[in-house]
Amino acid sequence: MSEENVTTSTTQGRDPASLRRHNLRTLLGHLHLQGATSRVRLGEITGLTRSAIADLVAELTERGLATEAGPSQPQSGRGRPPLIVSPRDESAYVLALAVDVDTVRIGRVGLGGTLLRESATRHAPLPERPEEAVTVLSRMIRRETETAEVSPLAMGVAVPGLVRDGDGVVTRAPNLGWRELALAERLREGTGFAGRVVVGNEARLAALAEHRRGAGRECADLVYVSAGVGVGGGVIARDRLLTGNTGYAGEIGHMVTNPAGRACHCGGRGCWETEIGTDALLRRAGIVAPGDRHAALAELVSRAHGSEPEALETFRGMSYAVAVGLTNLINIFDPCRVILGGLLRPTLLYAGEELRGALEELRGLPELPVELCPAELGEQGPMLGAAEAAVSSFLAGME
Amino acid sequence: MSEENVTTSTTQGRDPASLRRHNLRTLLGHLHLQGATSRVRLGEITGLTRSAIADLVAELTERGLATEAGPSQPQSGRGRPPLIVSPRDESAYVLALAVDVDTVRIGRVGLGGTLLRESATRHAPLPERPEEAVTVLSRMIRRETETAEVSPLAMGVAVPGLVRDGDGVVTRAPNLGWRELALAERLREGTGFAGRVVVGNEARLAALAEHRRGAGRECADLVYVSAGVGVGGGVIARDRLLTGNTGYAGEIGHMVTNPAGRACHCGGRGCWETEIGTDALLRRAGIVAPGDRHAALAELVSRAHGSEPEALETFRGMSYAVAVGLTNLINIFDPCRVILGGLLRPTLLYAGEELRGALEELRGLPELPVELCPAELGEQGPMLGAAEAAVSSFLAGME
DNA sequence: TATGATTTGTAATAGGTGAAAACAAAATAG
DNA sequence: CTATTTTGTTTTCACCTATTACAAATCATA
Repeated sequence: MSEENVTTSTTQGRDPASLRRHNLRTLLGHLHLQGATSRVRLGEITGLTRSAIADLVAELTERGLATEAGPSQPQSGRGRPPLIVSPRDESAYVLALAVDVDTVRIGRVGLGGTLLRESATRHAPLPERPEEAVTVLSRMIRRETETAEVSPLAMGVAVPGLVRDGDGVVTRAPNLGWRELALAERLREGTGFAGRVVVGNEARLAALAEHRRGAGRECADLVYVSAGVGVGGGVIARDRLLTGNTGYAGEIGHMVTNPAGRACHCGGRGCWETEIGTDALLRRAGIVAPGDRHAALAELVSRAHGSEPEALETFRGMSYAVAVGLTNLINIFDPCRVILGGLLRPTLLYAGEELRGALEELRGLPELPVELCPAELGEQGPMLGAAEAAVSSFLAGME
Repeated sequence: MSEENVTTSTTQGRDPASLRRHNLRTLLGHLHLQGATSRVRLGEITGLTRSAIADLVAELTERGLATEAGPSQPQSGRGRPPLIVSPRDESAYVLALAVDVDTVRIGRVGLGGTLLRESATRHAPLPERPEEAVTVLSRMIRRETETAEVSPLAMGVAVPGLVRDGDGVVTRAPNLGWRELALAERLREGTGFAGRVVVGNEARLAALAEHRRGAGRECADLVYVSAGVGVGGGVIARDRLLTGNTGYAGEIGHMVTNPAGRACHCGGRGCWETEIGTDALLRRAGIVAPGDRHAALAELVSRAHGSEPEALETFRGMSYAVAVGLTNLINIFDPCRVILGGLLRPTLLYAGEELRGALEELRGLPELPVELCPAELGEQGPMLGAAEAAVSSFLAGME
């Protein structure tokens, strides 16, 4: 169908000036995603001539967003060695946060996606009152930016909860006890940061990160699913994160896969989350009321890693329930890849055969080969995704 | 999150020439979707100046794609009356086909979306052999184009089956007996038509049509679901039709909503289709082996329309199963509207209360108000969608 | 009826953007 | 050392839209 946008976004390009902005964005976006590239190669990719590239790259270097390295090291062809354009790291970076109940990750990620440093990870729970939590976060951010010479291009924050798209309001984050918290705005106030602040759901952002830097590279349509206590996910369609009307798209944990199943805390019954979440897994393992879910889980995984039959059987037992939900997602989205994170990573690794078998049994459209891949970024996913979202936001607003 | 595309599509605009093409497309796209618009208004929308608009509109009129009407009829303000730019109908149109087992709709749809004429509707089944069917279709198209003075801008075809995106190959259409049929290519050969030929799944195209011309106007994110013998659908995200990796996205009929349910012809079990399709409804009505499903269904609907308790009860009985699937779709996509077509239209009309009640019970996120709407375009949906896809394709390829 | 205000269309000029072409530079191959 | 290849630079040019000034067409008001 190849159904292109009819009302092509008005802001894209209409006058010569915005044309140039567009080309600058394209160039910098490419550098960010693909890394160092020769000028000529940039020309081939964008369709611009060498002279145009030279001019645009000059502006990028002048602004401190890119550098041109002399002929790098080896040499393949025989002509004049090219100038290599690279995104700048140290001086052009974004600040990324991943907030969770007992951990806050904060890091600087440079253009190009390199994690410059992941500094403070707290292991004390955040204050319960949202205002205090915001104060703590703001302080962490200020401490991080003080040590840097230049301020970040933008900021990204990953949150375990529902985030409204556009204004960065956290509608609800049960684990943190937040409701209707205008996080982006509060952080801007608390830190005095003038650039863009982007807030997003952690699973959606992890999906974005896997797409750009992890198991989903070179794959325009993918589904990312991560199971933990809850089940979250994100969908990339045509290289873009699906947000839905209000930014809540991707709440796949509450997809009903078994109407005869258990009651879910959301009020529903038989949500996927109740079938494949941490509790479901521990139940299968015979652990009904664990003292420390996290530890019990870690032990289960390590036992499976040691090939203990019982542990393996636990994961195998869950594969069918996982496959039911995946079948739905595959039928709905037709992705070229499904990336499994959290609990589903060990499930894929230790019960991959059963999982694939169940999928084949359930799926009605075997013509579509879908790859199942384990997530690559692990616990860093949400933070790296926040960084990616921040970079995108910066690019979109680039003058 | 507002995560914009990082590598902005290269083809968008890089040099002055493509900039102009882009502006022409924007203008014509607006005219197509919004209808007649004054020059000044066009300027406000696109951000272009009056002189630029004048120049661009002149090119559009010269090419026969738009007309400028003198001051229309009334007059509101007090300044000089504006020139109104309108998309041309008669001379700028696309050809749209909707192929089905026993009916082929063919029509001309002008720019602006007006159905100029819906000429031939056959009621004899298409030949079983694909090649013969293609021949029949080609003949119908030629007959339609012969009578016209100018040839269409593009062609669109809706098909009840899986269509691969990009090349217009029908991967499989069980009802028609087609497999791996390069329909777009065959029709181009069979008719000698030089423009673009777009082929798409009927439900996806109906979704597109509802989005642009029906119950989904002004709604950037919507889900369209249509139940018949099978259950099809389409999703619009950010004003664009979701296609997935190969164009199969939207196969929501085979979403498993009841793992303990009936076997589906697709090989799975408990697919939504087996729960809410025609057969399921007739089963509920106590009609197990109908002689004519179509007639039995029509009667059921008309009895419900006449408020016969039994018929109403039949639709009410189905509402829960419908709600289960809708809940999933809503959680996954966060649409602002869900449009119900086919069987689901009467279900909404005659059992709306039960349906909404079940949704409220099942959904875990009552914060999100989602509208349920009946489809507006009815049986014409697929054909009108094919026309819209054809127009989009033409615009995308406009020189 | 005449005049000014308001809105819209038109024409001429200007500024900015990337393309094209010619040339210079830096490497390799022989 | 020369020819070839590849890349960077410079200049010229074509194109697109903005800007500006002005003309046309209507309404409001005196």
